[in-house]
Amino acid sequence: MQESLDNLCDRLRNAGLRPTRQRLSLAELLFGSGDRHVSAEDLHKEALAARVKVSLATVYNTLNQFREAGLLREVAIEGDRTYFDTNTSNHCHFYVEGEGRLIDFPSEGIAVTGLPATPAGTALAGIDVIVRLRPKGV
Amino acid sequence: MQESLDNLCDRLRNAGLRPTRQRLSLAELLFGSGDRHVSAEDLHKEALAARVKVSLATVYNTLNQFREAGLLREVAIEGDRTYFDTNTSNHCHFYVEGEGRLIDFPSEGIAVTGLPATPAGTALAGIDVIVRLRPKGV
DNA sequence: ATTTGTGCAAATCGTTTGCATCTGA
DNA sequence: TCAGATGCAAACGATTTGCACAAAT
Repeated sequence: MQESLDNLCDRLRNAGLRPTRQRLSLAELLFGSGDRHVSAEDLHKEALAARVKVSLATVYNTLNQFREAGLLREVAIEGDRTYFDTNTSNHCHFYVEGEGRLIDFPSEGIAVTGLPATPAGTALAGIDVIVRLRPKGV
Repeated sequence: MQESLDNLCDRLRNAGLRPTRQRLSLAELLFGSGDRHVSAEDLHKEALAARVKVSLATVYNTLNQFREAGLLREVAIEGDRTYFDTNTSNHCHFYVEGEGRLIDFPSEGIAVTGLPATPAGTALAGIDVIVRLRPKGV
């Protein structure tokens, strides 16, 4: 699902964000190669490795702006770091306890049944399924 | 599901934790009245309100010890605070985006189907379902 | 008596913010 | 030109930790 720079430009513009050098570079890293989930620090390291000059603060700001714009979603995982996911639709993660490791898995075929109605005054925004795993033999 | 002090004492002992005044009081608050989920600060305030003398640091330490002992579970929710749940079995939460509000709901009747096999070297520890909600009309 | 827990304050760490400088439209 | 972005460093808030004191076995 490779995206052209022009495409990314439009996506940013549609989100009301100026397509600056930094934002485009980060968007390219994020959306250039399939679904991914990253922490701010991950992305910052990646950007530096790709010779993109960005400060960590800008990475944080950009991730938050992308999230507000609906381009990213925060992953519901406990732990000290915040992870962002480029897949904004409902989906699922394996979470390896003790290691803090997070593994995507495709949500096709997953169904959750028997859910109660949403409380008054709220609308369904999405459903996350976290499959917690324990390393074997520990 | 009221528990006696003796019961709590035994639970702590079985977990390898000395039943100290503070731990017993916190355990009483946590397990004394059905399933609940609290943050460290919540519990600290509650303890103070109940005239239990504990420091916030001890509340943190105690919650972590309880978690390690399997008496509590950390709730998989994004956000700045960590929540602990006295219900250590699989279950579900409503999470109201924007408000950070967390609502338990009973997991009876909930089923998740179509899950892939667990990755090699890991065993299933549990499944969390987070139903994300958006305040209506926002 | 010895080992383990507690309180306090200082240290940590991820994340956010204020402000001066730069850049895209 | 000029609103909006960026970088840096300082600020922040939740959580952890080091150490002297207190309590449990």
